[in-house]
Amino acid sequence: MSLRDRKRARTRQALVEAAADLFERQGFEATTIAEVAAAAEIGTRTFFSYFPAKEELLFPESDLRVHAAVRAIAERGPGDGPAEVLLRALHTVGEDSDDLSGRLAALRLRFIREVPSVRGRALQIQFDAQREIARHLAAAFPGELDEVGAAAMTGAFVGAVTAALQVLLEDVDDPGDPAQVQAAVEVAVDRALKPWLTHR
Amino acid sequence: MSLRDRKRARTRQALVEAAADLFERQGFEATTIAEVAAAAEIGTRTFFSYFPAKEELLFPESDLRVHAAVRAIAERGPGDGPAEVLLRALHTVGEDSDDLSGRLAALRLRFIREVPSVRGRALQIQFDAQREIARHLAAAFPGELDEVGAAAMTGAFVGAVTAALQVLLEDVDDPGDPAQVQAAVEVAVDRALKPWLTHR
DNA sequence: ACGTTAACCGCACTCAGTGCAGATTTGCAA
DNA sequence: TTGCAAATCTGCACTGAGTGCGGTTAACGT
Repeated sequence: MSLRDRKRARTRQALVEAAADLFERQGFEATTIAEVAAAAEIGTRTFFSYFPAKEELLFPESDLRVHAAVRAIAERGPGDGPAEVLLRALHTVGEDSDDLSGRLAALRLRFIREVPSVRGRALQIQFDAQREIARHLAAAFPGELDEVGAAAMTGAFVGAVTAALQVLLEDVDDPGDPAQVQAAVEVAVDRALKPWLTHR
Repeated sequence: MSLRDRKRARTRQALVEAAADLFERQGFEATTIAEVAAAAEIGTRTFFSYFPAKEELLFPESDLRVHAAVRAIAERGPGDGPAEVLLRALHTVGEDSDDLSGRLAALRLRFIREVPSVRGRALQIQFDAQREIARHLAAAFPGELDEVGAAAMTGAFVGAVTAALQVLLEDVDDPGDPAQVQAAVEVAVDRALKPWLTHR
């Protein structure tokens, strides 16, 4: 890894951290890109060579989780069916916990509820991730699943969990509390996937 | 309905039609709000008292379809279970065919694929609609389904169909052809919901 | 006919995001 | 070490979305 790359990664990280600070303090819309750039000590114009839009500051490394899911599919056991593999793959998605990613996750959740453009971006990322996972799932079960079947199955799983989670999060009093959120996720997965687990 | 309201409705319609023309000719991003407003003979500033954002021009009356689905739930037969009701409700969603709504639907599909902000908005609208439908479904089966269960079920249906449809539409050569799109929708519904129909 | 209310619309403004061009830094090879 | 090419940084000028304000016009109820 060259000096250039390391420096670039450091600046990128600085941008995310600076943004997290400012977003926590002022909210998303009230924070301008110029402020974030200034806090990370780069020019406003340069910001756009790191992130294409303000929303992306809330979703750095969103592909990491997709990769984890893809890896989980690749490492399936010989006796696993599509549903089991998919279930384990989606389980890996909800797992990371730096300090920063914890803060970011809380902010993300907050702004997904408050700011339409953030919600839109989040849904798009989820949708794309879903598609990618379905592609690999289809590839992993060539005889059993085609592209359409894999997509439908993945969409059903993700759609069920997401919708259940949305309802559960409406009743959480403090969305900043990781424990409550974590609990809601588990309940959502459990409730959403019960039909598959009991009936097959 | 007062004169005021009629005039307002006419202006709104004129905006949608003007936008459809311009979007068809120039694309979404290359068309400015000022152009749309001028074509509908209102001031640029006034546009924003009809639509809060440019994307909304592609989704006028998005609540009509939700209402249709809600009505379908309300008009369920005595022997229907949640899955049947939901299935019929979702079926009503894909049904309308003015001249204008046909043109608009084609444009919508095109820009959902081309323009990120439009895709984001579309997903948001779908998500909200889904939530609303789930609410009514839960209310229709008080003993059988709670809010979370209804949301999960609706999310699974909609997620499965949407994901399948996405894959099918990737292979359509002319997305402007209503017949091909219609066919893809039917295949998507069929393939996505097969698990429910066969196993229960 | 008249006062009230809502719609219209121009003006000035903020901010996101882009294109361009010049300066600076880094990587690599002679 | 030196020199050159490529990538990066950054200011400047610009477009376009969207908002707040204030004055004007048009429709409504009485």
